[in-house]
Amino acid sequence: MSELGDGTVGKALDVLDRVASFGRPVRFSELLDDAPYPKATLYRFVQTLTNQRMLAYDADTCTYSPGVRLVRLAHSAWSQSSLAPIARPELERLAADVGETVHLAQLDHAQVLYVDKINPTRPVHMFSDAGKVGPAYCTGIGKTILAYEHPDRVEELIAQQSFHPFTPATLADANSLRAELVEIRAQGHGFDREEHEPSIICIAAPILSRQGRVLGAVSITATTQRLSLAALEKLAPRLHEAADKIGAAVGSWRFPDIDQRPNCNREDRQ
Amino acid sequence: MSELGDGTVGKALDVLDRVASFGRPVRFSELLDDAPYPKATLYRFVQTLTNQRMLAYDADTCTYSPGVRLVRLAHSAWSQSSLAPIARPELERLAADVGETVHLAQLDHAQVLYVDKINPTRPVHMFSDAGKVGPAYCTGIGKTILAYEHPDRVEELIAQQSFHPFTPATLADANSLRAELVEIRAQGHGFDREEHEPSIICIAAPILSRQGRVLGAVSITATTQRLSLAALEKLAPRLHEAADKIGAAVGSWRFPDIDQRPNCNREDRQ
DNA sequence: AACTTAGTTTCAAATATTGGAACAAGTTTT
DNA sequence: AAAACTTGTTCCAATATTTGAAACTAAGTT
Repeated sequence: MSELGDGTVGKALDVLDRVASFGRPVRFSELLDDAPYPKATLYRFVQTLTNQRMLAYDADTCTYSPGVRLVRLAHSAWSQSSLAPIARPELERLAADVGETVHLAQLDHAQVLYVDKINPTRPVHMFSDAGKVGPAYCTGIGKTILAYEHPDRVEELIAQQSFHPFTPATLADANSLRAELVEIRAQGHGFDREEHEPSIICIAAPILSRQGRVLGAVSITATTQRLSLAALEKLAPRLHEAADKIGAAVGSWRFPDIDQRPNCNREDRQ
Repeated sequence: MSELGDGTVGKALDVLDRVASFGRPVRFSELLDDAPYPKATLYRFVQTLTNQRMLAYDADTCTYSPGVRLVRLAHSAWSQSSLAPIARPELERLAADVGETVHLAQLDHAQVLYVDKINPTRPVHMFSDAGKVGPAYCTGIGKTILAYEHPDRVEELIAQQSFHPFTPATLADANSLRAELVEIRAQGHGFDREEHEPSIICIAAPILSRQGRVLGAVSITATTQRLSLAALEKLAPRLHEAADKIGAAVGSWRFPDIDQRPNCNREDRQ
């Protein structure tokens, strides 16, 4: 899951990921079954993480779950992010204009990470929506981001897709995906044709930085009962306007009072 | 900030906290100024955390900020929490009934951590609201939680308060706070009398588990322009009803399919 | 051209991590 | 009622990792 080889810290964070990905409070022994660590080692990690409030221990059920400290840290992460907070006003305008649900997502570790969602009718469910991850190969946002990723990275990312067939429309293999990415580049936006969930469709446009790097994507989601793909496509100009504005805003925006003295030698960092 | 003495992992998480608490992207050298680590050591931590996507590095500005992986982990933490997701439906009913903003918070490290917020009029701003922290000694929620904390812990927690005078009404010292806690216990709920921000007032009630442990608190917030403290007090019965229902729901609710075989020897864990 | 500042790498010494094995405490089986 | 499990916790010597002073690189400044 997480890049190992970062010493103790990397391993501890791997354990944290494992607990989180259980999706429910987990017992020590369950963790021990899948984790590649000896008992005593895993035990110490879990203790340390619990001490640090990165995990919470429930004495009644003898289970661990991700701790509240993460919620606090995520607040910082979200509000300091160079995409989500800047995009928000534009997303609100877009959602109000088109009257449909709007998502903002970026790529995280070959998966789509939803960082914001505006639903013009229902109130938003905070953490239950933002922070969600989804597959890249069968969502409009995911495919669109892939289409604009640097060619060198795309193959790496494709190799990490599972191609699980969620619906009959799900792309089945790397080649179908590659073909679709070409098409998305040609028309400038991607669709989800009920590839992840039946009756859920969407149109997504990339958010590009000034240098042409893809930062994420915005999408308009609808159900087949409400709208057709053709109807979604009619919203494309408005969607692109929003995506482009966000790209421009991100490019021109810098946190105030930062020493603007680029001095970093070695910019060949990942 | 974070309990040290948890070896390398503890130190790395301390560095993460430091980056997060800057509230803006931060340069390596700024970090070096306040952190108690030698250059090379700090450098390696920052590298490791960046590799692990717990930090994000912006090559243009040479700055670090908390990484997206945290947003993902926080989503797990929130939805697996034993309080926030269970409380949500009741909070929605409460907010609809009273027509004012409702908060849910718990204690984290002697501070108040807001884990949910419902605003019946305006749409909620996801991560910009949840995950926020505030002082315990000058918020309605904070004081109310303190009032119901275990006596042994209260003094510890009081010792960690800063007593910064945000407004003329802010409690000035530990003794005023102790007196107020007695009063809160007597009447069953606490108030914020513009102690944190001018013209912001609130009433808060504790959420108690079956065993009588305080899990967090719910509050109804208003401005002095809209409501008086007396008007807020009239909402107390409805507020208590909500808090009690949440307490009961938390107590009776268990994640499905967990081995219900309490076996943990040594329950003297923290 | 010398000086300063910011960031990066090196390497031997110091220290923390590792994990097999033993232990404790409760649960089920014989 | 003893034996055998299961789950969780502790010990400790071998080992691998972290540590941090100092040297180095590269860019900006005087």
